[in-house]
Amino acid sequence: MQDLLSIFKALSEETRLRILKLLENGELCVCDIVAALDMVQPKVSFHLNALKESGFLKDRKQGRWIYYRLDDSDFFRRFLLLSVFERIPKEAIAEDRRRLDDFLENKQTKGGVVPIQNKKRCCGG
Amino acid sequence: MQDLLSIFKALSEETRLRILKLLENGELCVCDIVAALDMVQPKVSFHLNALKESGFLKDRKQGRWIYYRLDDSDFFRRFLLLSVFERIPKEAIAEDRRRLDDFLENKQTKGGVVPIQNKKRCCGG
DNA sequence: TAATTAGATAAACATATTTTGATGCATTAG
DNA sequence: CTAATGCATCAAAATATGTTTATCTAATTA
Repeated sequence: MQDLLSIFKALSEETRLRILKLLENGELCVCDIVAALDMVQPKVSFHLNALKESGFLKDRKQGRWIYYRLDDSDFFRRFLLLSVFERIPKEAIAEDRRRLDDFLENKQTKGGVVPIQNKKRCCGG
Repeated sequence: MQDLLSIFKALSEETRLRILKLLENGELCVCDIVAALDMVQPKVSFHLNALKESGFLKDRKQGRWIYYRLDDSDFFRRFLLLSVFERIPKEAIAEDRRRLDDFLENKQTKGGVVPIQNKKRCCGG
């Protein structure tokens, strides 16, 4: 019963659904998600941890980044995720997507003609 | 998104899962559920209302009783209910069941040789 | 009609969850 | 080696949820 409860609790928070929806297209590091959601990092980490603890996410460390991705090892959770994705319309997270794309694009530019004020940006410079 | 959230919120509380599981076998009035869960009535009403608001339950009034039953009009919710029932083992709510059966049995005895101290019992005497 | 009963609801209280701000620890870049 | 970066974690504050106690209404029965 506790396992079931933790599954539903994980899915009963808007920020967490937005994170899951962002990860629908593939793994992202914490700073990507922070940029996409436009939230402070500890807040995002808190929700990432909740999703991980309840078996919806896996993570992997690479260099100084930690990448999170959907954990599809459990059938029921996978089904729930599909249901969630299906029921969250694209428009609902259009802003998140846009901020993410902006951010990822800047990442590309690393080492290029990055203006000084960008040299301090995470994942960039 | 809010609709989806309210669905998962409804399912992320133990008392509510117990109520749903009790209703798996058919409708019950509030006092039945109060007896089964051995909780105070306003608490049970609070959770019944949450389940109703999120589309998992329907109610109907009959005399001075209000009967609650599962609302199977929505496919997704119905699927979730099946998943929940499947994942909550019988033993997990054995006590609830026992108290319910005791209570329903006493109801039968209404008007019979009910001892004086039972005449005030709800649904009974 | 008066007393009883089923159940909703509201206010006060208690607990749980989320958010923030600060700090610490790796890892990497300079 | 020293700075900076990415991220976890912790304590405090803020918010949301659940619980209790008291009260109210409608229906019912004596």
